[in-house]
Amino acid sequence: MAVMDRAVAREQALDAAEELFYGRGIQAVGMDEIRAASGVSLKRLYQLFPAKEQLVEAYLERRDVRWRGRLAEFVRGREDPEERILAVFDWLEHWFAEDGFRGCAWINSYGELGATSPRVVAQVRSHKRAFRAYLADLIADAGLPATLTAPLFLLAEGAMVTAGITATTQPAREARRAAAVLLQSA
Amino acid sequence: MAVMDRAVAREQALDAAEELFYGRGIQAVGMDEIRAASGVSLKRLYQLFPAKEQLVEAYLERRDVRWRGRLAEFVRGREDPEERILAVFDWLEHWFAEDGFRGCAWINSYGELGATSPRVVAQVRSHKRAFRAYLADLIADAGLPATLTAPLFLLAEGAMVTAGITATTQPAREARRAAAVLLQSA
DNA sequence: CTGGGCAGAGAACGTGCGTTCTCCGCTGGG
DNA sequence: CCCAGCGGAGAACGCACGTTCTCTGCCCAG
Repeated sequence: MAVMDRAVAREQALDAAEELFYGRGIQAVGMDEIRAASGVSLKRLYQLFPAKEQLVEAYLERRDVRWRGRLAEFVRGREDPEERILAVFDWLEHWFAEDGFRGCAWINSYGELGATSPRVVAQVRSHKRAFRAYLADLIADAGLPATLTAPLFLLAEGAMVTAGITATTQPAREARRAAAVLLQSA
Repeated sequence: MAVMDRAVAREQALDAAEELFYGRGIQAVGMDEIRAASGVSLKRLYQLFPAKEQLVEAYLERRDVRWRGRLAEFVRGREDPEERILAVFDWLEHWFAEDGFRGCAWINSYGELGATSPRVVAQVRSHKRAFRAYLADLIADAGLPATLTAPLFLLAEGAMVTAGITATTQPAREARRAAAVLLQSA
């Protein structure tokens, strides 16, 4: 681990943080464990992130970009604008089926730190706002009324939470079916 | 605090635990704080609950009974079976508007301890299963198809999560409207 | 009145962890 | 070849907290 570029160390730290924080919870993972998993020394870790809370913030921020990127990429594969909306739920199903899926990272973080960390709350709100805005765009692109945004968003959120708690993929299909009904009746 | 009946001490401990755990998170509250808030000595606390995890379990269990009781009581006030289903969402709105509302206690607990405490996970699953079953009963009583259960449940879960994160009551109304549309098209 | 045991207060213990510090080796410029 | 400084390893520090222990006083059976 000789000369390690600052940016590289940052990525490695965030890789380890993401895997551990998401998989086991934030408070359950110590900084030393992140050092061990990432190969980035404690000194360096604290140079990059002056406190654990900021590592958490960076973890959520980077995961947000990637998560929405993966979703958008999947959705782009569909042609029909209405199909694209439903594709969001198809993607949820893929996500729920992934190894190590343990619910929505932001909802979980909110449950864990919502009462004590304003920085975490800000990340969670910003992520959910972005996801909702993305849904709104898909709906607008399909020429559908904006009033569809809220129900589809709530269905997606409900599916994430329920998939996490029950450890099943079913909620994605249930939400998709309900979304299709709502699209019909619009 | 002279002679304190075991059952009374238990209730006082659970009262304090509920207020503190729900309001600030479970890991953020120490046993000593529960002692201070409840007036139940540490010794007694550990007689009643051999470990913190079991106090948490009891907190979730008692809250489940009360939460579903309050919901059912509210819903019983409506005559029409379909109105009763929508009343669930009206009740959610009341709940979201309460002082100190901070999202769904079970979703939050899952986010905080889902990865480390099987007892907590069991409580969360059992609560969500009971809530879903209650919805299913309302739907059956209205002579509506059982396939409505899943979407209404997901809407309610999405509303709880979103109301918690955004600290607004709006999601209850949005979910209600969507539920009404789904009832129409059934 | 007396003594034994229960209960509370709070100290004590052990551990885990966020954060900082110390020490040492390596590297690269003179 | 020499030395200044950066970086890593990991010890150290301080604190918080779950859990247990000790001490003291009170209540009540005899």
